[in-house]
Amino acid sequence: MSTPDWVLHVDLDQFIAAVEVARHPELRGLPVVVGGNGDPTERAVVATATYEAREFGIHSGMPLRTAAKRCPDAVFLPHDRLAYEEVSEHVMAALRELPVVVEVVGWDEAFLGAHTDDPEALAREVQRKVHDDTGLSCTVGIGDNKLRAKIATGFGKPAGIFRLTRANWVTVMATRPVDALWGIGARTTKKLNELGITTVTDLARADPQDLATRFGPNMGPWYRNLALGAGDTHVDATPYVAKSRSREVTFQQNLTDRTEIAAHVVELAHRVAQDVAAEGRPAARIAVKVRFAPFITLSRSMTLPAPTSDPTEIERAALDVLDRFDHTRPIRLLGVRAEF
DNA sequence: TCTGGGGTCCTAGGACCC
DNA sequence: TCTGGGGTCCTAGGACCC
Repeated sequence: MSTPDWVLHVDLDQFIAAVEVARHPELRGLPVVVGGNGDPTERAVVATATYEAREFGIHSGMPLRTAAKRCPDAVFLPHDRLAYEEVSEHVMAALRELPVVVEVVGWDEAFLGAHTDDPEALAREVQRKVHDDTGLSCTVGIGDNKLRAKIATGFGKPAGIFRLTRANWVTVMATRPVDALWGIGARTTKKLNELGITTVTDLARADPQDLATRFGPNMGPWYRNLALGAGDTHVDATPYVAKSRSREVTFQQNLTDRTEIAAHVVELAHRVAQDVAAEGRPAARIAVKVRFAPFITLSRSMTLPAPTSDPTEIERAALDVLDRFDHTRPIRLLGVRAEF
């Protein structure tokens, strides 16, 4: 659409856990943790926890073993990707029935571009539509661009509506830490803090040239723009086209046997080749990722002589790239990626 | 707290060519 | 023999997001 009057950001509340509770109603109100194979003794992390589980300090990304220590009585469920994809499709279809442009951002998130005088009324309509069609609850952020709409959602959680625009940006954001900005994570926060920049206001007042020197010609000035609340207003319904497809696996016990390692790479390469075939366009580049013990992650890659979808050629390339690593430590993760 | 899996984009150095 | 500057591709790694 042409530039919309408003950008809405829709985020399903505790999406994965909500899907699980919907199909296991007896779990409603209990601390539920979804991740890995549902076995809290395995090497895996929390994908989503219900609000009841979060009361115990459990959050996404936490090792399941840690979650089990914090709340031994929590219900642990396996991660069921296909089920979530199916529900996600249902939610996005519901959103597309509204008078908005829908840009899907992930399983549980979308930006909506809208022309309206009353964005709050539209947000309530979004929540009602999603709930009626899927039984799920969502939060809606209202903004004058994507950045503000996305950040607004965080203030509306759970199940609320929050508006963040140029009019209240400074009031709401000025004294917050820099990692309140979408795009600034733990690493960049630490580096900014070392420069004496801790709040959004500090970052807004920083010299773009200094930031460019420290963070690069694009990223430096971009961080400052985030602090000013600047962002993209274009909402695009064009279907997502992947730039790469990858498969990776973390082993419950580290691998040392070269034959076994090669066999896993072959298996991953074949799964990637299937994904490539499903895309209907050939891979141009193959990369292998190796995580050595204790947690040293390296990658190597090669451009193929010519783009291909042939599983044999993809396997050959992956094995060639695997040979370029120094195999001096046990391996805890292997991955294969194809780039288009 | 012994740290998943699937993605995207940016940076920077070297190769190579004109 | 010594030397420019620009452009593009390849590769590895870092950071971030869901």
